[in-house]
Amino acid sequence: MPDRSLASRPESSAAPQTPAPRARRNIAREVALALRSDIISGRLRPGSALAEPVLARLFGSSRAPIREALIELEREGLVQFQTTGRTKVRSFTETDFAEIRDARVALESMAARRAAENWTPADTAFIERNIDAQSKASTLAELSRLDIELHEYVMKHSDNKRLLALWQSVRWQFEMCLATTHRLQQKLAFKPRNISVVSHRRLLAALASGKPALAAETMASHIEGSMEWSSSYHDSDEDKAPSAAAVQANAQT
Amino acid sequence: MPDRSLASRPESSAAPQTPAPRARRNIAREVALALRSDIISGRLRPGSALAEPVLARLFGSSRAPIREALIELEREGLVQFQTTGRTKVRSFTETDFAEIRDARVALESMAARRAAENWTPADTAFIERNIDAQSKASTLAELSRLDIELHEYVMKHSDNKRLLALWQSVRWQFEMCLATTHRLQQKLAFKPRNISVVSHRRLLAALASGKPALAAETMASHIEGSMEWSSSYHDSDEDKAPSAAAVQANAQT
DNA sequence: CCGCTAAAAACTGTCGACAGTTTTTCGCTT
DNA sequence: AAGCGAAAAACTGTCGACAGTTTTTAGCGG
Repeated sequence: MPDRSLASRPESSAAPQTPAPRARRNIAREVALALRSDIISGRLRPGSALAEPVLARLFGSSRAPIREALIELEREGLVQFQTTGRTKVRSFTETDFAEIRDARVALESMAARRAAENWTPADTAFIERNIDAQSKASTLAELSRLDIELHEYVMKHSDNKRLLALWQSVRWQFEMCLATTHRLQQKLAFKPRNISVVSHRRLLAALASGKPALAAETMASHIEGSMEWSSSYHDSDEDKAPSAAAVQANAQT
Repeated sequence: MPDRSLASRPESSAAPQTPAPRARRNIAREVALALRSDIISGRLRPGSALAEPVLARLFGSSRAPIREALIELEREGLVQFQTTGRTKVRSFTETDFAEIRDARVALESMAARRAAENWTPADTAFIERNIDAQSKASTLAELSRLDIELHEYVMKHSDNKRLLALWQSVRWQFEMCLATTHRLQQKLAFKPRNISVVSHRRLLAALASGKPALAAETMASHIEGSMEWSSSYHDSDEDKAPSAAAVQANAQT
C-alpha cells in the first residue's frame, strides 16, 4: 500500500518504556498531525471511534496529549464529540457540503477583497506559477494541493489573522470532502481541470485589478463554481468503520 | 476582600441561548464560563497571567479542567498562549478591532443572505420586539446585550452550523471590545443609540424583503457603520495587571 | 434462534505527581 | 544604587491512577 505516514515519533519500539531521555516536543501536535492525515486520507473512516486509551497506547503516550489532539481536531471539524463524551470521526453529508461552501465563500470573499487592496506584482507572479503548475499537474492529489495552496495564499495575504484562523478551521473539512470525492469517482474531478484553470485566471485578474469589490465577487463565484460536484457525494459506512487500531502503521515510525 | 462580585450572570431572561444539553467537560465548562465573564467584565485585565496551578487552587480543581478551559478561551480569542506555554489575557489593539469587524462582516453578511431566504413573519416579530427593547434600554449593558442578541438570532437562522460556530469564536472578542470601550467612555456609545435603532430597522426590512443579496449588503454596511467608534479605543496596562487571584470571589461556586 | 438482563470490559472526567523550564528573588559585586 | 548571576519558586507538559458511566459480552429464558 502507498503508505505515507506522517507520524514522527522517535523510538518507542525497541526501547521498552525508556524514561524518554529528551526531545520532548509537543506530543499533542504530533498526534493531531498524524490523526488528521489518517482521517483525510481515509485510513480512518467516518464513524470510526477514537478512544483515548487506544490512541494513547498506539502513540505510546499518556491520554493527556491525545485529549488535546482530539480537541484540536474537533475544532477543525474532523471529529465530533458525542454527548457521552466519546469521539468519532465525523462523516459529511451534502448539507455539510453546502455549509462548508458558504463558509468558504464568506471568508474567502472578504479575504480576496483585502488581498486585492495590497496586491503586488510578486503576488501575481506567485499565483501565475501556481496556475501553470495546475495546468501541468498529472494527478488529482497534486491538483488539489495546488488549488488549496492558491486559496491559502490569498487568505494569508488578506492580512487578517482572524480571517485566516477561521478559514483554517474549515480548511480540513474541505480537504476531506475533496479527498472523499476523489476516492469515490476519480474521473469527475479531472474533467473540469481546464475549466478550473480558466476560472483561476479570471480570479487572478480580479485580484490584480485594483478593484477589491470585483475581487470579492469573483472569488465568490469561483468557489461556488468549483464546488458544484457536491451532488455526487454521499457517505454510507457509518458503522463497521475500522477502529483506531487500523492505523497502527501510521503511528509507528 | 472588599469586593464581592457575584458569580457570572450571563443573562438568561429573554433568550436561554445555552440549552446546555449535558455538556461534555463539566468543570472545564464552568471554569471557562467564569473566566470568560471575568475577562469581559474587566475583572481580569488584558495582560494578566493565567497560571494553571493558581486557577486550579482558585477553583478547587485539578489542572486538567483548567487546561481545557484555557484552550476553549484561546479558541474564542480571549486569551493568548505564549511560546513558552504560558497564558495571558489577550489585549486588543485597533488592528484587532478592524480584523474583528471584517470577520463579522464576512460571516454575518452570508448569514443574513441565508436567513433572508427563509425569513418568516415570526422572525420579523422577534426582531421588532428586540429593536423596541433597544429603543427603551436604559443602560449600555442592556443595549449591548440586545444588539448581540439580534445578531445572534440572524446567525442562528442562517441555518448553517459552521457559520454559527465561526461567529461564536469571534463573538466574545467583539463583546470584550464593546465592554472595554464602554468602560473607557460611557457617553460615546449612547449618542448613536437612535441612529443604531434606525440602522437596525433598515436591516430588518432587508431581511424580510425576500432579497437575500440585499440582506447581505445591508448587514455589511450595518456592521461597518456600527463599528466606527473603534478609533477611540486604546489599551495600555499590559503589565502589572492583576493576577488571577484578584477574581477569587467569582471563582466561588 | 431471538430478545433481555447482568456481569465484564472499556472509556471519560478528574486528580495528584514529577521532570524539565522559565520567571523571581535575593545576595554580592561594582 | 544599579548590575549580575545563582538559588529558589512557580509553571508547563506529561504520566499513571481511580471512580463513575457507557458499551460489550455472556448467559438465560422463551
